[in-house]
Amino acid sequence: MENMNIKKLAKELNLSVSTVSKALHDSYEIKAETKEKVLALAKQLNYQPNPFASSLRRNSSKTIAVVIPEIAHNFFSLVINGIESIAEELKYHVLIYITHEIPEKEEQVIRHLLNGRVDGILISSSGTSNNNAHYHELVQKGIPFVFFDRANFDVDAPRVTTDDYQAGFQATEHLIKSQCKHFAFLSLSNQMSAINHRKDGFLAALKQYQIEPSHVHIIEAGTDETLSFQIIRDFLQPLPVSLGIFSSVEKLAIQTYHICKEINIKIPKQLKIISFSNLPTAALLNPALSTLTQPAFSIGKEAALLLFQSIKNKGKIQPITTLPNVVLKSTIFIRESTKM
Amino acid sequence: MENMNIKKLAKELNLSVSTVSKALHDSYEIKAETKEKVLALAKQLNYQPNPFASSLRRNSSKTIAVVIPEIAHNFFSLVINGIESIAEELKYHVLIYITHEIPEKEEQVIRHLLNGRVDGILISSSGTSNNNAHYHELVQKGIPFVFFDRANFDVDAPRVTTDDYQAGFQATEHLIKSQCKHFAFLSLSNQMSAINHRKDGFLAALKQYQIEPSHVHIIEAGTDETLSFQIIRDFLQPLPVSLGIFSSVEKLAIQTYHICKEINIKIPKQLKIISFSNLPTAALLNPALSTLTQPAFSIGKEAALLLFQSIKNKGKIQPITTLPNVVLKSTIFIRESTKM
DNA sequence: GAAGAGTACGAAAACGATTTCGTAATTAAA
DNA sequence: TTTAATTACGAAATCGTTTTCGTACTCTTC
Repeated sequence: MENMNIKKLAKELNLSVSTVSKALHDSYEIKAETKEKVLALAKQLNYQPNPFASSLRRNSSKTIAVVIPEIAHNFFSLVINGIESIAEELKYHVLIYITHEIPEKEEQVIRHLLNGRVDGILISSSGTSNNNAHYHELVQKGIPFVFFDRANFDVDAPRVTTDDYQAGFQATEHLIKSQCKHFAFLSLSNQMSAINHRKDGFLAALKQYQIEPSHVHIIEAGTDETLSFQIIRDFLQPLPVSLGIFSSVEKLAIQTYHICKEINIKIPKQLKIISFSNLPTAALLNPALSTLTQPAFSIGKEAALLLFQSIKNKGKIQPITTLPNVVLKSTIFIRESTKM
Repeated sequence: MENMNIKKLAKELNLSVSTVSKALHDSYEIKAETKEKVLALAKQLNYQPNPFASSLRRNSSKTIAVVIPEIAHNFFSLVINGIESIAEELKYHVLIYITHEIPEKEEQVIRHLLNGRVDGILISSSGTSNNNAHYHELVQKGIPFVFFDRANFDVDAPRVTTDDYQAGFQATEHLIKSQCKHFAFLSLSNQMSAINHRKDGFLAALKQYQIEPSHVHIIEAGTDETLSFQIIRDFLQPLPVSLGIFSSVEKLAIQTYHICKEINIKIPKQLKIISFSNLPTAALLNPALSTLTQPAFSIGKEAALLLFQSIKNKGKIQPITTLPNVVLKSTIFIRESTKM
């Protein structure tokens, strides 16, 4: 009596396997009385259908994958929370894959998922813009997927992003109005959509306020921790006068704080900084960090909702409609780190 | 030609399905030449075995589950990173389930996983000590699982924890030597193993230094955010003189910081605080937070290693040995928040 | 040159569900 | 009363693998 299965259950009930299966799925073919008996014994014997047999036959896994660059990051953890809240409700399972910002790793994961292990995928891209073959293979295979935050705009897939351009513009305008004279944009790489939109907003604001181009600095710090520390440190020595930093990601802002502490640069006196961030401690930092905060939980929720929608519509003829493209608003929090 | 499968592959090769399967698994029964042909065509046609058919037949899923109370938490994200590093290496997949600190939710997840969806489970318990029936069902079903951080000590399963008692003792001793007169322990609940061990260390230190019992406060703040804010706020008004707080989890320390800011309590002058925490910004807070930091990544790694070991040994006769019980050391960082 | 061992493959069962199809028995319609 | 429809179930195919077993064929060995 190791494991319960539908065959033993049927035997116990003196019914055929097919009848039991139909009863468990509440089929109209089975009369109420029989259904009750089946349900009762199934519960009593603690019967749970084998998920693999079921997936094999039905060709659906009740599982989605989340592919993210990293997880030890407030933004992504919050997004996962949002995703999970929806998946849990729909009784879907959530597989996590971490690419560590390595495009090849992402390709490998995506290619693996072509085997049908999941019904859909949520992706925050680590890919470079010149490589999207793996996304197209997903399209070809008909596996639904949705981009969130970092999208690939050359691929026809739903997207959930934030108003990165506007937020970038707003943050930069704030720095300008705080009397900064030099402006730096801290970036991970120039291959990530969200970050590039932030940069575009940054540059647009500087242009509008006619900031001299020689006062504008784009720092690509990269994803390697040690290296990015060095790059930022080098940039800050010697320190440009009245420097205003707009950090496109939380991690680089934190590094900047560490460096300022180390080489004794006073924030906000000598250097002002504002950053995209979901840090719950932003207001408690020394000094409190001005942030642009994305609605991370909602991003996860919206992306999951879009994904489940396209899973449900799979195979059906789609009305020719524009691709879902949800854009959520970030919130700006002005704190001490950009005080005049 | 929708989907490639082994049958089509076999037909294409003029071989039987079984031969192809054996060739793909590098069986000794198949000669090298045939293997090469098979491998070549499989690669060319981009054949990937259906994971469900495979799991069904082999009765193994190449998947593990991670069951955690919450994810938007530095500690747990880092643990997941550690787990993933091992799983990825062994080509296992990782399912995430979040219980939101609700014991019933945990039971439900665990009971679901009895259906064989995963080969093993890593658990940081949200359960109360008086309810461990679901763990015993796992044992009965023979599904390997490992506890990390928060274990249930009434259940025979491997554990990976930290030296909570010692760390608690050490932290408290530090508060005592920093001239605190009143002492408070911030706890989520009295049902969580790790937290209770920390409390035991706390109490032991106070006893050893003969602190008057009336100067000792145990604050059970609970897991509800709004409620715990209120409980801590109430405790701090009026403020006990020379209060030293030992927070068993990061979240409560952050809340304490927020409250102190709000009602204008000066840290460390009026109140000293040390907390278990994996905050990357601990040193940047105002004031910098003294912490006990757990090796979260290693905890994840070790737990995963233990799990894969017991998955591998499953079914084999075990030598009668003591249960694996890895205890890792936390590191104490003394910073401004406990300065004299 | 007969027996035994080894090599290389194929047929078919098995994993545990779901689903299609067929069919007795009952009920309703003509 | 005959025919048609409905109800309630069962047999068997199916999903795509893996694995057991059987068997030709070649190669040794005495």
